[in-house]
Amino acid sequence: MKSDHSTAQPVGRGAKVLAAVHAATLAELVDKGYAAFSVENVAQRAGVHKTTVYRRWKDRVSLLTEALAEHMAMDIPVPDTGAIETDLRALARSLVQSFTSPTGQAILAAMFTGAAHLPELAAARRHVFDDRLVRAEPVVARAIERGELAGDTDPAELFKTLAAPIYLRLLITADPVDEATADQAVRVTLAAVRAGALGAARVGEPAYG
Amino acid sequence: MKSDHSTAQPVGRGAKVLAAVHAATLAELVDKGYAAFSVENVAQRAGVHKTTVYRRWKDRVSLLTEALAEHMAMDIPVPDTGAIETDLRALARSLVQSFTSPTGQAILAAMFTGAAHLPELAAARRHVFDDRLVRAEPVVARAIERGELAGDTDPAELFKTLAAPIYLRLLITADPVDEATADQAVRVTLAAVRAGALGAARVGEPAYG
Amino acid sequence: MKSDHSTAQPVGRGAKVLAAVHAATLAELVDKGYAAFSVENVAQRAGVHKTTVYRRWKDRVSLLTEALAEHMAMDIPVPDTGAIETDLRALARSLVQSFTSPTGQAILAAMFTGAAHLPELAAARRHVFDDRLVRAEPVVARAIERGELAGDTDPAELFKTLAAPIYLRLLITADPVDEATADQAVRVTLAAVRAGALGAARVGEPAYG
Amino acid sequence: MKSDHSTAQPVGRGAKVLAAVHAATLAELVDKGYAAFSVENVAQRAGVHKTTVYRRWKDRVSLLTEALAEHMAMDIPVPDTGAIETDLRALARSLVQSFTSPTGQAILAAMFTGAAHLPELAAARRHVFDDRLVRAEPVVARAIERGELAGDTDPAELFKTLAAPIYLRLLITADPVDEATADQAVRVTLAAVRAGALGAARVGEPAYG
DNA sequence: GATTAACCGAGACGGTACGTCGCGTCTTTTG
DNA sequence: CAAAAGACGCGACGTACCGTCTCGGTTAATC
Repeated sequence: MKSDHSTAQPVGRGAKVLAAVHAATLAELVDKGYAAFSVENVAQRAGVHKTTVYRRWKDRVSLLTEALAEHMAMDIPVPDTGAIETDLRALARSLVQSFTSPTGQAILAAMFTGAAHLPELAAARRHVFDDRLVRAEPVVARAIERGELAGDTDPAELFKTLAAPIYLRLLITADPVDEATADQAVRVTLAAVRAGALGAARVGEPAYG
Repeated sequence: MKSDHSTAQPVGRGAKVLAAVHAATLAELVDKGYAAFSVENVAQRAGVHKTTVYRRWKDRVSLLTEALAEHMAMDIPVPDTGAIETDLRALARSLVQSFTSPTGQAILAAMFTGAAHLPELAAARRHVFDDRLVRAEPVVARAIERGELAGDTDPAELFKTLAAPIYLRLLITADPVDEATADQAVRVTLAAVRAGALGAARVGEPAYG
Repeated sequence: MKSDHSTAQPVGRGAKVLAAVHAATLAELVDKGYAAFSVENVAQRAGVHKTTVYRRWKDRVSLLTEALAEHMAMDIPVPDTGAIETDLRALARSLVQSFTSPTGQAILAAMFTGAAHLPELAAARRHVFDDRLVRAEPVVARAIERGELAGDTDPAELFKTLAAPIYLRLLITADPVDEATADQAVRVTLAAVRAGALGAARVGEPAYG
Repeated sequence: MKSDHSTAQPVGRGAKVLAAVHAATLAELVDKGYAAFSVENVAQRAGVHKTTVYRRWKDRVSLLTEALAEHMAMDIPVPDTGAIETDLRALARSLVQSFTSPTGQAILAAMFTGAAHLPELAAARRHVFDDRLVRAEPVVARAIERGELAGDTDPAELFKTLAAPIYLRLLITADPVDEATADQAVRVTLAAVRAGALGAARVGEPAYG
């Protein structure tokens, strides 16, 4: 058998190039913003020639999405504090944190800027969100086991309720987003789940207060 | 026939041009999407020359934001059904409706696409949201008068809680957004407000379940 | 009626641009040679932007051929000295002259370099030659009238016989090409025509000494 | 097994590579023309990697010229029919033939295309011509011996006179080139030589018809 | 009712970035 | 040690759209 180096790491200095370009992509995004994002700038910052970038990424879009996706695929710890409230607080604050750093801001902006219509970026957005959602599921499961939440609580619905106000502020109202925002989201979510508004059965039914 | 342009402030045939270009801008956005949005295309669709567009709008951004803002400034009725739940339902459903039409979709996309960093567009986004928020205030006021809600209920917070899950689905999860989504948002919001989570005093404090 | 300025001269500074680019094209050709011929260099030398060149010429080939053709379309005087020999000598020497200047050399090189397969250039080559051929016809006609040449002398054949050895030296043997070359060509041509080898009737027949 | 490469100068399997690449070079030239001539294409056609080609030829130009030169160095028979006219006819027809085959056409084109300024190619061109010229000399010598031509006939001048009209048609007028063309060239050449226009002494003097 | 000023149509232009192609170099792996 | 494999720097290509700039020609309000 020949070898599988063609699929694994791009043989030679390829790996180095790849990393440099990814880093440069994010750096450019943070420094100059999406508007001034050009392949040539990225290439230059990465100490690499333009055509080399185009050899690996067919598009500026590909370059962008790949770098963003790769950056977002960082480890988010699944909290396990023993109580649903503190667990949710940890989740919400972690979400807040990931978008309040300058880098986070830039990423967020790029994620939506020049992007709504780009299927790849939309997919990346969804993927990142789903990733977080999956990590939230065990938190809900444990809370149910502990008897803190009703057995029919829908974890996805719960997490969306938790995340929604944070994204709203980030993307639309441009209110400051900090720990207080996270805590308020927790308060609302807990109220809703305790009122049975996040039970799997109820979701989709008309609301009878 | 040249007829009655007697009411138009913009001197000559200006008004006609302005309207045609605005319409063409939105139409292009809906038909081709933001990606293929170019001044020349808009001009051509409006039956007007490119330079004429540049004479009135300094930028493609200006063109875009102005058209979007103008389009969003439509009348949203303030519901008054006599009960907070049905009022909120009306508000939520109206919000859903305004983004589910093809035009609404395009507008929404354009609002975020190529835009996160553009101050003008960001302002437009905020403005549109604030507009809806303002319309929601009397609804809350009436509910307080009726004794349905606590006197310290924060109308802004309430409306954000109502709107957040809808925007989340529109912008991030790409879940289908329909009346059920609106109703679920109402359920959560009511649960939160009844639990006192939307009281002006509490917001910003730590959450004690 | 509107006006026909759209087809005539390129309205504004167009004419100036055109001339500048033509000149720059030839200058680049002469200075740097065909190998280093690039649209960008031409544009820069013409004090014009690259895209402006591409607006008027679809191709570097078009640019090249047009400039060459335009340059070759210069006036070549039709000699009328009263005797066929001196007329032919004038023709031959004029041919020699047009390719011995540095510019002429560059033109000639460009005409063949990167060109054999380009239909436009091939056509240009033929055209230039035909142009000279046409100018030679009256010379032959007058010689026939004077009784110097036989009535059936084929002017085209005669001119080709005259020009052939010059081109051979220019393009293949790279022998020096000067007035002596021209004179020798005349000598051969006269010998041939006097021997009846350039009679329209004979051409195409087998040669019987 | 490395086997018997004892006769080959190019160390290992080099000879095989060399032949394959030469063949591929010409084939590419004939099939696709000079325009589409790229080192990679040639390499691929030769079943060899690009770098292998660059190991042996420093340049695409080297590759080209070498292949062309090698191909042109084929044996052209020296005619000896016993009469100058038929000998010249043989020479001329052989010249015509070598450029009327598809391969000949491609070679000719490549010889001039992208080449006029390349010293190597120019040298190759001259060499090929000189080669033919040398072969023509004995023909003239024998004719002088037989008393058919004057003793001072310049063989080089004679051959150039013979070849010139053929090249003219091939390279410039694009007239069809066939046996009639060859025969006409013979007729002119004979007329010239018999009129003493190709005598070594006269060449360079003014022509006194 | 002619004049005049504002506006529009037409289109070339300088400029930035795009994505592509081919050249010739280099490094790493394989036989 | 040569060949296979393929990434890379490099330079030019030709394209698209941006926003600017005359230049005429119309249109409308004004004297």
